[in-house]
Amino acid sequence: MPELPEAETIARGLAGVLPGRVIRGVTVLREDVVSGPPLQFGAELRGKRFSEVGRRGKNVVLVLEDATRVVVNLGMTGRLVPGPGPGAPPASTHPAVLFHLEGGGCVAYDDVRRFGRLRRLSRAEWTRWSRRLGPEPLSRSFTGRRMRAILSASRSPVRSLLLDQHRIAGTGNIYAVEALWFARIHPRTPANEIGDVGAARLHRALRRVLRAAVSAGGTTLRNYRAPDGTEGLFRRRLHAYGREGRPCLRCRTRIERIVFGGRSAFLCPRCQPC
DNA sequence: AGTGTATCCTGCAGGC
DNA sequence: TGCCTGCAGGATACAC
Repeated sequence: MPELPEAETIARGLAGVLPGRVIRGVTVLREDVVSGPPLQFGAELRGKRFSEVGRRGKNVVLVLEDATRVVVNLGMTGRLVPGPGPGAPPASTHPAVLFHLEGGGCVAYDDVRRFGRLRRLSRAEWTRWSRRLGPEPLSRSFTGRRMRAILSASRSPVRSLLLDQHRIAGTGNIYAVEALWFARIHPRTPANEIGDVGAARLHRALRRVLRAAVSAGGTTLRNYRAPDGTEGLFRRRLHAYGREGRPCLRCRTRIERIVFGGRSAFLCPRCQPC
């Protein structure tokens, strides 16, 4: 998906638009992107007012005044695009759900591949749902010690561990690959063999990469756009992801692509030995 | 516990 | 131009 930096950018964009607005009605154009009966989804939201917009891991969280939430998992191609008219905003190419707002305008959930999911959660459901996710890597409480503890508890390849939202929330393939390049750790390294020094490097690298990507407004490879339509600029700053065959920016060795866990990883065989 | 595979979808790029 | 294959930011279920 959209990973943490993209979800953060979307949440920030909507935070300037949605709070205070009331949902006049909901149109579910693609039933497979909402969890539960589509009519019920709309009925439960009608007449409610947005209070804030946040993020948890890779999910955009629309908070309503009664403390219920719409949790938006963007899948691979999900977007949230605000627009003026009563129909889908012009920026929306594959509208799946429309939130019509009182006083005019709407917000569209748009998703080409429809891997995304929207779910409405009560306060209690939200608490339970959020507890199942791992810690926020950019939070103050995510310390080097915490990272070390998470790594030492698993012998799965570190790239797989970084993608597991139940252990650390928000990291996807791009930023996992980038962080491992900065930390000079091979993506296949068993997590519990990384050691204290490596764990400290990875902790710093992950936070550094995620922070920089948030500042750049995320990474646009194809579909991703901020709510205002702008592209994320972090693509230009990628050091390993998608750079197969091109020179390592540290040592000029050719970047390699390997596949495991069903997904590509990119690494410098010299900087990131097995 | 971990890993590999398939599945949900559409679009795009590259090879022929 | 068209057809085919492979690939894609994610998550889950299943068998082994």
